Amino acid sequence: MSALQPNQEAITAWFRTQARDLPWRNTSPWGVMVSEFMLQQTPVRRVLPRWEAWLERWPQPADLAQSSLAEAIRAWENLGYPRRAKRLHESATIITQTFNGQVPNSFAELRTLPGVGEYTANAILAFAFGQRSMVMDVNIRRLLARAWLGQSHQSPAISSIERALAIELLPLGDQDAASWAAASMELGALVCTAREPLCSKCPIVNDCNWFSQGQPISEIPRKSQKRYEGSIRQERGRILKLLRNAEHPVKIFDLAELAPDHNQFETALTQLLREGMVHENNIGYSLPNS
DNA sequence: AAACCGGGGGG
DNA sequence: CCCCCAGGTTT
Repeated sequence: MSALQPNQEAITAWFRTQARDLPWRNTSPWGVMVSEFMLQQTPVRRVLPRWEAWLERWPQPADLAQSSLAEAIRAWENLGYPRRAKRLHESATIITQTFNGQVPNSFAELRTLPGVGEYTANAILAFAFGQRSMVMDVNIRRLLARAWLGQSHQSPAISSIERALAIELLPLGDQDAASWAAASMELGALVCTAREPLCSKCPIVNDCNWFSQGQPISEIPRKSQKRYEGSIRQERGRILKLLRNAEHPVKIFDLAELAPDHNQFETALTQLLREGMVHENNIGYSLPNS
């Protein structure tokens, strides 16, 4: 049995008529960068209003760099993973101080920014600068695994086979490659969804190796899902106790003493900000080693 | 490469 | 309760 070869042109043609009108598809490099930070592990629908507000308030990296971290965390609202707000704020500062206020347009420079990994760097290159780059998000992985490889699930890490396939499918021209990234991602997000894919609406249903084999279900790799609510409650208690017992208004939280675990501290602090139990004038805090 | 991190919403 | 979301960082 020879494997089917899904038609990439059918996907880009589908994209031209069915793509969502997302605001970060026609914006500045900074707008793209903000969207990519917000979209890390967060659905498009929930990002949209916060992205609009963020770009209106901080149209350029230097604008965000001039605001406090506390304001950035507050504007993040309930997007989740508040560490991303901190990383975005730090990145804006680095861009302002080191890159003349402009989002860098090379992979190596982008990777120096906190919160920019392989995916985000390539996504910024493709979507902000129209460069040919291998963009592999969860949607594209799923589409390639199903349609090209006939597999229902992927291993936790990107395999060499997936990587080679993604590179092989990348069109040669810069703009064509960037368009392919957007189109394949959109098809994965709207049609080739994780649960209940809409195969009847798929432009490559007849070329899909997974569909043609009857959508076989392979073993699902389970990711550990540990919970740390208890630790977060503990951090909340420490923060509130410090505020309550302070003889003077607390201006600096020294994380080195207050919070051995930065992530849980940030989570707890974000909760308290949202609940109005901590006010931004009181939360300038310093970080050790960063 | 594998382990760790651990927000929020939908089904 | 389990699963998913346009991942990143650390070891």
